[in-house]
Amino acid sequence: MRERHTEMTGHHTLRSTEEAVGDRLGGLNLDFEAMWAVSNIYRASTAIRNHLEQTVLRDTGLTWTGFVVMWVVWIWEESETRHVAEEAGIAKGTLTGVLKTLESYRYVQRMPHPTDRRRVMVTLTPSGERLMRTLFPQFNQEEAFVVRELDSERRRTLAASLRLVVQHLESAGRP
Amino acid sequence: MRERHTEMTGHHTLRSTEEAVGDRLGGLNLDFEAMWAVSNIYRASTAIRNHLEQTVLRDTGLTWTGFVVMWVVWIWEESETRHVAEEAGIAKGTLTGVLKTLESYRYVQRMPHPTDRRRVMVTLTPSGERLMRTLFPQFNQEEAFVVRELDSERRRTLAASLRLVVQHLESAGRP
DNA sequence: GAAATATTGTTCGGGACCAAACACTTGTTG
DNA sequence: CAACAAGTGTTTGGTCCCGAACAATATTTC
Repeated sequence: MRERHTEMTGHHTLRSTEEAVGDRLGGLNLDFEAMWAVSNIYRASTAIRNHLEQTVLRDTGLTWTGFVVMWVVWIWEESETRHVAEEAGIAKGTLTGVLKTLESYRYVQRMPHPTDRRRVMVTLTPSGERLMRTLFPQFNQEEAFVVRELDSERRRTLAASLRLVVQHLESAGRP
Repeated sequence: MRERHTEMTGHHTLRSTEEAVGDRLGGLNLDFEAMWAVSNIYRASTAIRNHLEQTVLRDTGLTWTGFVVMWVVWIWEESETRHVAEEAGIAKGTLTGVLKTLESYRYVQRMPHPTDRRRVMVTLTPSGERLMRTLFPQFNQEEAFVVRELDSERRRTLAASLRLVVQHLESAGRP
C-alpha cells in the first residue's frame, strides 16, 4: 500500500483532475456539485484508509476490515455475526472468511448461540481485547490528525452532512 | 452486494451505533468530533459505492474499480498506466489485473510506449468509449440522487472540507 | 404435526487488492 | 562505457469481497 504513495509524482493533483474533468465534460449537462461532493467522499475515504493502514495498523498484522470487525465486536460487546457483518459493511460470506483469519490470530472466538443452533456468536479473546484497548486510542489520535485542517464547526457540519447522505441511501435502499 | 441490504433489520441504526460508542468509550479521553467525522466519511463512502454498484453498474458487468479505471482513462484521454493507478487509487499490481479483465471485455487496449520500452499505454476501445458515454450521465444522475438531501451550499462545503482532508494527507504522506 | 417457508452461516468461483519479489529498461556516475 | 542506481509493469501469495448455491435449523401455515 505504501507503494502507491512513494510513487506519487504529483503529475495529477486533485485540482488538475478537476480541471481535466471540466475540459472533457464541460459541454454536457451534468450536476457538477453532486459530482465533486461524491467523488471527494470517495477520494477522502481512500486516503484516510491508506493513512490509517500505514500508521496505526502497520505493525499489527491487522487489515482494515479485520480492525473494523474487531471494533464492531468490541463496541457492541456481544455479537451475532449477522449484526457484525451489517455494521462492518461487509457481506456475511466475507465475514466468515475474515473471522477465520482473526480466529487464527486468536483475537476472536466463535461460539454457538445458546438456543438457536443456526446462529454463531463472536467475542474478543483476552488478547483481542487487549489489542483493541491499546490500538483504539492510537487510531483516534490519527483520526484527529486526519481532520486537523478542519475547525470544530466544519467537523460537525461534515459529519452531519454525511449522516444525511447515509440515511437518505438507507431509507431509499429497499423502496 | 444486494444481500447486505436485504438483510438489514434495522437493529443497529447509525444513531444507535453512535450511542453504543458513547456508552463504551464515554470514559476515555477521545476526540469524538474527529471520530464521527472520519467514521461517517467511511460509512458514506461504502453506502455510496453500494448504491452506485446496484443502480448504474448493475447490468454492465463492470466492477466499481473497473469503472473508475475506465473513467480515469476516459477523462485523461489516454494514459500511462502508473498515472492511471495513482488516479484510481489502486496499486500498480492491482491495475495489471484490472486491465487484464477490462481487456478481456474489449473495453481497453494496451499498447507499448513509443520510446520507453518499460512503459505501457492504455486507451479505451471504441466500445469502451461508447460505454462511458452512455454510462457516465447515468452515473452522474445517481450522484445527484445521493446528495439530494443536501442543498447547494452544503454540497460545496462538503466537497471543500473533504478536499482539505485529502490535501492534508497527501502533503503529510511522505514527510 | 407435517409440509412449506424463512433465516442463518458456510462454501464456492471469480475478481479486487496489497506488498514484495522479479525482470526488464533507462538513467547516472565514476 | 561499464557498473550501479532508479523506474516500470508483471507475477506471486495471501486476504478481502461479492453473489449465489448450499445445508442446517427455526418458524409459519394448514
